[in-house]
Amino acid sequence: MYYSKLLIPTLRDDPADAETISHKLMLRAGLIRKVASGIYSLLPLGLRVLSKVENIVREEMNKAGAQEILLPALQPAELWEETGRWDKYGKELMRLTDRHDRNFCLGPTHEEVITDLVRREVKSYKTLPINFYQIQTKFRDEIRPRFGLMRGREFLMKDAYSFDADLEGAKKTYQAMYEAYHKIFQRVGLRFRAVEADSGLIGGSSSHEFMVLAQTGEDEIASCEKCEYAANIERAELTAGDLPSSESAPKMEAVSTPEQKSVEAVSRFLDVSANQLLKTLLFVADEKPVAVLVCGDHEINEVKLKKLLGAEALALADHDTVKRVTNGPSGFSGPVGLTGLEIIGDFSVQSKAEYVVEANKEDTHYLHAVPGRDFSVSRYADLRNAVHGDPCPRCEASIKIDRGIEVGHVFMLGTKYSEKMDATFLDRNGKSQHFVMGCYGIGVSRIMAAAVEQNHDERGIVWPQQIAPFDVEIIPIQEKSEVVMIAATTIFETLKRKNIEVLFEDRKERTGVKFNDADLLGIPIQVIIGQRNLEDGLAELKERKTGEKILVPLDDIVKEVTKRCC
RNA sequence: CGGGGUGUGGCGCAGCCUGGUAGCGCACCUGCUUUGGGAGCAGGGAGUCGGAGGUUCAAAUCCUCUCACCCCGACCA
Repeated sequence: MYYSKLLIPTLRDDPADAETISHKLMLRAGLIRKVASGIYSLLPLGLRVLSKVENIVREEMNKAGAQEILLPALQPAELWEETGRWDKYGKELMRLTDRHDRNFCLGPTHEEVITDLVRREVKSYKTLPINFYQIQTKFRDEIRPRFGLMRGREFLMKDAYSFDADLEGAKKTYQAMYEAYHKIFQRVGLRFRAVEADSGLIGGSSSHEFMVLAQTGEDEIASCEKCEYAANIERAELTAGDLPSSESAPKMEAVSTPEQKSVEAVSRFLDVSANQLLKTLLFVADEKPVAVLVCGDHEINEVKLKKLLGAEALALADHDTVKRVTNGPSGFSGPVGLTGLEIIGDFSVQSKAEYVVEANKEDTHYLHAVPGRDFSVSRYADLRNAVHGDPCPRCEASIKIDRGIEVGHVFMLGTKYSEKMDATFLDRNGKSQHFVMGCYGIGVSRIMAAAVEQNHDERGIVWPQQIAPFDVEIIPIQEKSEVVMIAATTIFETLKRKNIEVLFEDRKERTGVKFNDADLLGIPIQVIIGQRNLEDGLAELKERKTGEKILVPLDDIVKEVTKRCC
């Protein structure tokens, strides 16, 4: 392809409305342009990358025995009502009505549609297992779209749905998908990690997330420093700590802590560690208030809490509720004297004898508050996020925390959807059974962003070879020199004939501009043809990733490039 | 939705506090020179300052409302 014929609008400055590296670089390299918040157009170069990712995904899914289909993005409300998700999915579902006032949504995921298809068309165990996938645009009205393609409201996703006759079969399918995902992310060229995960809104019993390791990731991953254990921080199990020695603490006493609002401020003011403070958070779970206690240096994990309570809805209590329940202003809640609601403590709270707690009064704390003596705790449970140094749930070592970008997620759904939608087949005894399902997602467009996030330097993008928009960029330097252009064109044509994807930088720009744009675009190999080297029969080959430049005899340049591309 | 912030030629920004009719760099067009890491000179095109309303002789600038976008939190591929 000729550079001058492609729309590659590179930007010299960082765009004002981009913060993340991948977002900035994708805009600057002319891969994408914003249309509205979380909605982007893909320009020629961006689409080339996306297609490459798509094809890798497609090839591996096919190899794993899944069949490609295409389901509609526009879906009738009735199907969603069958599973109850028309109500449950909430505002994230893009809803619309047709001219007859019938309700529709733009699909954020396709369990309903595929289950409907399968229950109509698959009747016998003989057709099982069966696994369908599609690569399609999804719509989610995200609360806060951000970071360019990382979290859009419209994005490209590969979603697969498997149907098995029994749990055993479903587990095998799950395993096959798990392995296919490893291959996919390896081929795409990302450093990633599969971690245990919570299954969220989609539901189901077990699930793994595939995380691309990157500083800007929105997720936190807890992984063991010694063994193979790795889990989303939301999921990482923590066990009960040691019980404290039952030495008698001094009597509880109130102290004045004027203007000390944050945990840090109070711990500084009273000169106690944050760990010594007890945070009391009030939640409302399905209309019922609950108090939760965690140490000052820990964070509550709402997913765990929700699960423990078996609650459908869980939110922090609003100011009025706090006042009603604690008889004190919000922001000053403590466990002492709390009645009429359950008080649950995190396991770690158990391991210390006494705490500094809020007193349900402005500017006041209690010292030496002892659980069980000065306030009651109905039960202890695992309620917080793991932190660096927590014990690994599998071995003796401790946990470290990394950030990651979720690019894939596999779920064992079981019969959750097939039961609700009454999707059944006849087993070999002629008995009706519910399909055992699994579902498997990959954020195709997100992979693109994650790849940039993980592969860049101060000069621009450094594409992994497998998903680069082109394999090679040819940069002739004196475009007015006939010998230069002949040599460059010859190499260009020869490489094309070898099915290598080449971008020919034929713009009438200064050398510096060409070099800078080439580094920004991040095509893995640059072949630089200049008069000076040409006189010695040489061309220059630059590897974008390392910056290494070598001089190669003209006759060998095609061979050298081919070697590096394959 | 709560908190913080920004909207001025295509892009990045200044001007706003202390109202007086829009400026800088880059990009763009023409010509000449230049050409191994974002060129120089000369000439030129392009904005009514997110939108609406108000105050005023006069509004990018002050006031009110509104919209869009970005960042932090809850959601997720």
